[in-house]
Amino acid sequence: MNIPKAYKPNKKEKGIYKLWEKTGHFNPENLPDRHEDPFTVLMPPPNANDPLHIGHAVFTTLQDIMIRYNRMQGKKALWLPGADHAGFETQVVFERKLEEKGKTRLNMEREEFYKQVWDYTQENRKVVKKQIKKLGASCDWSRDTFTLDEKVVETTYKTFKKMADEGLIYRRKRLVNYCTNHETAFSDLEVEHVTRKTPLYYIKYGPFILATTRPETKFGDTAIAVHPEDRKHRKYVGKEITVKTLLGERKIKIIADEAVDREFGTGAVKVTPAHSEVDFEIWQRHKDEMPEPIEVIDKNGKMTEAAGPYAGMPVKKARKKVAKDLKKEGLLQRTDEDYEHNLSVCYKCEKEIEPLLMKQWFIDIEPLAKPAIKAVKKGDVEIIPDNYRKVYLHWMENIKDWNVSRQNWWGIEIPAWKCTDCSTEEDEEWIITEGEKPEKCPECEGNNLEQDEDVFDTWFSSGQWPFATLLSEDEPELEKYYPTSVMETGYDILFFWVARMIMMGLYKTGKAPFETVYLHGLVRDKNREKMSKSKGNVINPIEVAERYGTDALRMSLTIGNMPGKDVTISENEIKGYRNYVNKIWNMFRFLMLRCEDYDPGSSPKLSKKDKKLMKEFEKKAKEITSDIENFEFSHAAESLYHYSWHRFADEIIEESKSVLDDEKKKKGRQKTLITIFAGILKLAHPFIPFVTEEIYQKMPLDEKKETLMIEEWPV
RNA sequence: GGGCGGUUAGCUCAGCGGCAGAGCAUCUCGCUUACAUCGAGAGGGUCGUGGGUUCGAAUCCUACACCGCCCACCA
Repeated sequence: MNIPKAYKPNKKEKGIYKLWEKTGHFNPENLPDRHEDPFTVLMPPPNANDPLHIGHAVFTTLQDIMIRYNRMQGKKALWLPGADHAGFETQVVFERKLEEKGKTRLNMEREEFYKQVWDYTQENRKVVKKQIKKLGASCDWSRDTFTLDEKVVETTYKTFKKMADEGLIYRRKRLVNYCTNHETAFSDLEVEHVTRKTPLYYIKYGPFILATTRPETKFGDTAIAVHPEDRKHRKYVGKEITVKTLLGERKIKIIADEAVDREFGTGAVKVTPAHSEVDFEIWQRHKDEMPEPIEVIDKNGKMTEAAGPYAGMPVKKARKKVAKDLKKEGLLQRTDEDYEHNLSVCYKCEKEIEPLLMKQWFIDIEPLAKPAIKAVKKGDVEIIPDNYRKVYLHWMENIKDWNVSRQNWWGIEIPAWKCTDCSTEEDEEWIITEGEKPEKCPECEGNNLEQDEDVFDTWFSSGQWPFATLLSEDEPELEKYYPTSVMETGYDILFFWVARMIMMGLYKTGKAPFETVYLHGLVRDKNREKMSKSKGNVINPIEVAERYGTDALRMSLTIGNMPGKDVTISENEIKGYRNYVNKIWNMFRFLMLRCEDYDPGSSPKLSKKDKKLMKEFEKKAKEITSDIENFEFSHAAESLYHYSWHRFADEIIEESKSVLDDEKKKKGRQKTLITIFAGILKLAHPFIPFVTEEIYQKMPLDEKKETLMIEEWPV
């Protein structure tokens, strides 16, 4: 056998992946009989709007380790891949591309836009699929699912309908987080809080001085609020006073509410229910004392007619102008220029979120959250690392109703139709279906029905991924593979995705969608900095895999990667693991050179020393196995690395050189070395599948399977 | 404002009651017929700070400092 001195991963990997695919063993149904109990992992579907980044390589590696390990352990291992249409995210990416071409969505028909984005995502899917293969993922491509596949969309409709029927869906005018730049509402999760310096204005309101950062909203003030126990202001509570404003004199009532901080400003605040979350809640509590909210800002971020002469002005401009005019009128007492406060901004563009009163679809979330809390508390769902349990529970226990409608074009349309015959502004008549257009309005029999233009929050449908992909009620797949075994994903989407999947899985199937949640961290560079294109510190996983081999990349993403913690990676490190892979290759080379006369079927007598070496290996194998079972992949890989290199190669092989020269002891030692090395290959296969498979195919072994991939785990 | 995590060798991190560890980097020597993508060896740490528990603390408790993250309706 002519074995080259250096292993060239790039020449081999494609062929090895093809071999695996050819055997059909990625599909658990095609595995040999010994594979019985299912082990299921759903791949978090990568967004179909961009090629993979290093973060995708992290989860591909970890999940493939679990899948390959469990497959070798005799499980019916199913790893179901997919791609995410990623609603809003993709729309933003695509619109940016349009912009580069000097185009905009606003000059396009919605249908045409949708079609173009569809084509765009399908092209990207191909790229992503190729890349996932490059990373060695042993997933079942026959089940590859797109989040806009019929079964997913249908499931989404059905769930929404079920929720509506059970009274969990409501459409109401409520204060929502609105981004005037992206022209859509968001859930609370898509809002980020940043600390920024803004001027704090002290405005005179009759006898009061009110501190505010947003003087432009004063036209929407419907009350002045003070703390109920504030002696200073007590005499005014419940009274109506006449104050001078920029729009002339007006009457305003003073109310008392606990939410007011007595220490802030002068202890009295203006209440603007249409444009502030706290104020909206105050209004909810004092509805009979206060007039209806006055909206002074519109969806374009401009002042409304209610703002009198300021109408049409963008918010920021209006703010300055109002402040200036207040000063002119002597209504501004003073200004703190450097006031620091927390601002809500759009997570995508960082523009200030405008709280606006809008009619949106909400889910009454508490009935869903309660079982989801119980499932984790009871241990039906285990979260790794453990400390994220608390994080999850805290969020779940303080959860708020979920706004699931988005004013986007790319996504699953909400299956709700409004009857324009019998709907009024206050009282709308909506018909929710499982996707089909209703024939007529059940209320007035009219057939002028208009579908809601909004689409679902993408997380509403992806929250149903576990049962939507394995669906459905009429297919046995769900029975067999649901609940899934492990949900492996980043801690950054614990609330967005994991929490929603638990809630919706329990709601729809009565069972939590997975037994274990394993959370990995973000990938950072050597200086612990987040990777970003603008910083130029991005490591492209595919490029690196081509240069140093996928196995090397996978090792570097495994060792040092602890659950819940960010992982650092550098090219130098990858190079180090490239060396390791080559080292494994050369162990193989050595064995082949020194065991040319080895007969795999023979059972020579083993010396005491040989037996000791075998025992030592078994002990190591047990340790590594238990590490994997405990989700300690870093430990497992490190310990394997250390044993195979510094024990097996540096000591055992070195010591064996003289033994192999001894005709009497030779046969036994050959058997020992080859047996241990075959064991190392098996243990290493989940981590570095390519090189181990390549060697396995060439190894002279007594009993050999079609591939190492379906070999039996050594312990 | 609430919560979580971290602080151990130059760097990245293990260890979490019993002699301070790994990888990478550095230095010295060696192209020995598996591998120079290698081998043999070396240097390098008051384990953030103060107090406590203990026969014994990097490890447990407590206070503090600094760094990072998450959540939150201080206008």
